Formats: sequence, C-alpha cells, structure tokens
Amino acid sequence: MPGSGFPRKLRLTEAGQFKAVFDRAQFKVSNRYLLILARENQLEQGRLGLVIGKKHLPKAVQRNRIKRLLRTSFRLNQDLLLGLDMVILARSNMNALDNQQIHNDVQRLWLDLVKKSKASQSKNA
RNA sequence: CGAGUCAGCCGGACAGUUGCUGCCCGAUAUCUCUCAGGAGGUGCCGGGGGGAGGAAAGUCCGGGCUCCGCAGAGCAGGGUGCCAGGUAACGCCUGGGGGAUGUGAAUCCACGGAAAGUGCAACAGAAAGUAUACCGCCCACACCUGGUUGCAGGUGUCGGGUAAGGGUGAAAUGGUGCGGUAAGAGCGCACCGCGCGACUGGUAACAGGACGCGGCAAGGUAAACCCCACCCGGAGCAAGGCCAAAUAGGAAUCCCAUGGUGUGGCUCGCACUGGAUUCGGGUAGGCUGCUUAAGGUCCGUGGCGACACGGAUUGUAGAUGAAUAACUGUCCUCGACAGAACCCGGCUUACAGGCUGGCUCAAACU
Repeated sequence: MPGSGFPRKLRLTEAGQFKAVFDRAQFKVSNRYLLILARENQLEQGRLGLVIGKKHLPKAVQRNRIKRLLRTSFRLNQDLLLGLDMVILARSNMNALDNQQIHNDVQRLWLDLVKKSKASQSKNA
C-alpha cells in the first residue's frame, strides 16, 4: 500500500514520458476546466505530469496554485491510480474556483478514470 | 487635534495533521575503484536546522560573468544633453543654477544650439518673416457748396505719407512719458526692458549692479531634418565547460580471408557478410556554471550630501515539469499586488491595510 507522499518516482520527468502519454492515450476524462489523458505504465505506482499553459492562466501565481492543488489531490488519491501514467491539461481559466471546488471536481475525475480503467481490464481478461 | 507634504518600515498571527526540496548528521542496500587503510556514485529510512518579494513583475537602462578574433581605428547606426560631484557603470543618485506651480513644507522640467542651412504653421486677417496700408489720420490735386480775400465743410483719385488709434489673431517689430511732426514713427531724449562686451562674485552652470556700446537688428518649432559635445563591438546561462548510451560516416593496430552469420537434425546447396580492440565523434541523458554577493548590521573618521576609508560582527532560497504547499481549528484590524530561474545597481508600473519620524499651513488653548 503506497503512502501519501509525492517522491520523484511518482512524477513524469522526461519529455519522452509525456510524449508517450500524448501519443498513445488509452483513457480520457474531462470537465469544463481540465482534461486528463492516461495510459497503463506496467509499474506498481501511478505517475503524474501537469501541463498548465500560460494561455489559460497568464500569471505565475495562478499557475502555481493550480499545480499545487492538483498535486495534493493526486497525492491523497494515489492508491486508486496504480499503474497509470497521467497528464493533466488545463483547458480554461479556472482561477475563479476556490480550493474546495477544485478538490471536489478533481476527485470526481479520478473516480471516472478508475472506472474506465477497470472496465478495460475486465474486457481484456 | 485637523489638513497637507516628504522620508523610512511592515505586508495576517498561532497550533496540529499530511507533504515537497536542497544542506548537515546517523543508519542501511547495491555498484565502481583500490597501494587493502579506504575513496566515490546511486537508492531507501530516520533526525536536525534553512526554504520567495517589496516589488521576485515590466524587461526600460547600466554593470559583472561567458563565448565570439585583440575589442584598437574609420564609417554607418543608436543613445545621452544646464553645472559640479558620487559610482563598477548608468538614462541612476547627491549638491548647486535656471524656469514653472503652490500661502507654505515641497513638487515638476527632453533644461545644449534657431544672427550654418533646409522644412513646417489650421482658421481669421489688408498684411505672418524680404512683413503689411482694410478702416482711420495727414498731405497733394480736381470738383461742389458757403463766404469780401486769406479760408471752412463735403465728394472723389490705378496719387503720396503714416504702424499713434480701430479691427483679426496664439502671435502684428518692446513699454511709459516728454519733445517733435502735415499726420506720425526710437525720429530725438529720460526711465524701464532687451542684446553684445568688459568688470565683480562663483571650480562651473549662473548671478550682480554703481560700467561701456547698440535705437533694438535676432518671432515659434530641434521628443522636424540638422549642428555641436560626450558615450556605445556583437551575442547571451538555451552563455560556456565536462562526462557520455545510441547512430551515420571515419582513422589506427592486430587477426582471418579454407572465415563468420542465417536457413536446416546434419552434409551439400542457397542468401548475406570480413572480425576484434583502440581512437575519434558527439544525439538522448547526466554533471557543472549556481550562489560569498560592487553582501547585511553596528561603530569610528572625512564630506552639506550621494558616498568613501577603517574596524568589529554575521553567514541569508538555489528549484529543473520546476520545491517553499494542502487541510483543520483559534484569534484579529478578515489579509492587497503578486512567485526566484546566472548575479548585482537603478528606473517604471501594481498594491488591502497598518506603523514611525521630520517639516508646513490653519485654528484653538496655556
């Protein structure tokens, strides 16, 4: 059972790892503000990458806030997300949302993603 | 106490839980090297103490650092622009001069040159830079009327003089007075103003009045071209340096061309092809540059000051998909603008609220 930390091995750190998720995404879930791409990574743990563009969040302070919130949410839910590489993309300016709303929304997306992943595994089996 | 002005400072606090990061210490696991003492790398666990700003922002100037050919000369191009100082340097800062605003403390100024040249200026107006004559005023001439002559009044002229008055304009050749005149005029004079030159004070910008000369000639615009003086080589930490899988083509040495690899149970056959090592190369990736700095604080000395010198003391983020946070609770004045990316010095812009001090004005009290 993994803990709730966020060491380096739980992150996507190289351009190639991001590219793999973009090119061969097996699962997509989204809402108005976020899009999550994911694929199975043959590892024991899930890994997370963030793409928060200047286009949607022009101020560095805003981007930092969103990234911190997303990382925290991943950290607390990582035992649901084993064996998946995920990239979260920002789609529009979510700066108006407060922390509680963002946590709730992201939680819902995680559950959605897990459901799709389980369905795919049982189909293959 | 009120209104204002100029400086300086702060930028939610505390507790708990869960996390991130680089540094130090202690444990381990594993790999490499070894002169067998050990040294180094990587992973993981525990502990300790650090961990965004006054603007970290805009990227507008200046410098350090790095590479490019040494950073020199000329041209082009760009910048700066009252004077003197400070500084590594600056377009910054300090002090001073001039102008403008304000009762004042203070604030603001792209503040060199318009008698080298070129250009530009709506509308109005007769005329706008070689100034100009519309009305008016005066003179001359002609005609008319009145009168005894000298004359007075009126009308006219492709006539002349006149810049005092009217009118136009942002601006019309300096102002006032006296003289002068046909009427006028710096035409002359006095005073004021202006320009030039001496003189005095000041390092200088500049100022001064008790000097002399000039009747005055020289309107504005140089963030228009331009002239003058001074300054500037280019690119930037994705700079630059080191290690180095892979891959293309290459070099050297040795070995074998009766070889090797594949197909096949094996031989023949068929297909493909030299092999090994080293050098070199430099992609992915990693390491470095990377934080001690023109540093902060205090004291002394010099200076009006910016600042300089000397002494003591302190050690203050270094991330790399990129850390400094999330949640809960309590409190208050309910929290703004905003996130380091090689480093400094400035400028500019954004900013909830709060604190301290100097000075000014007004009123009142003693």
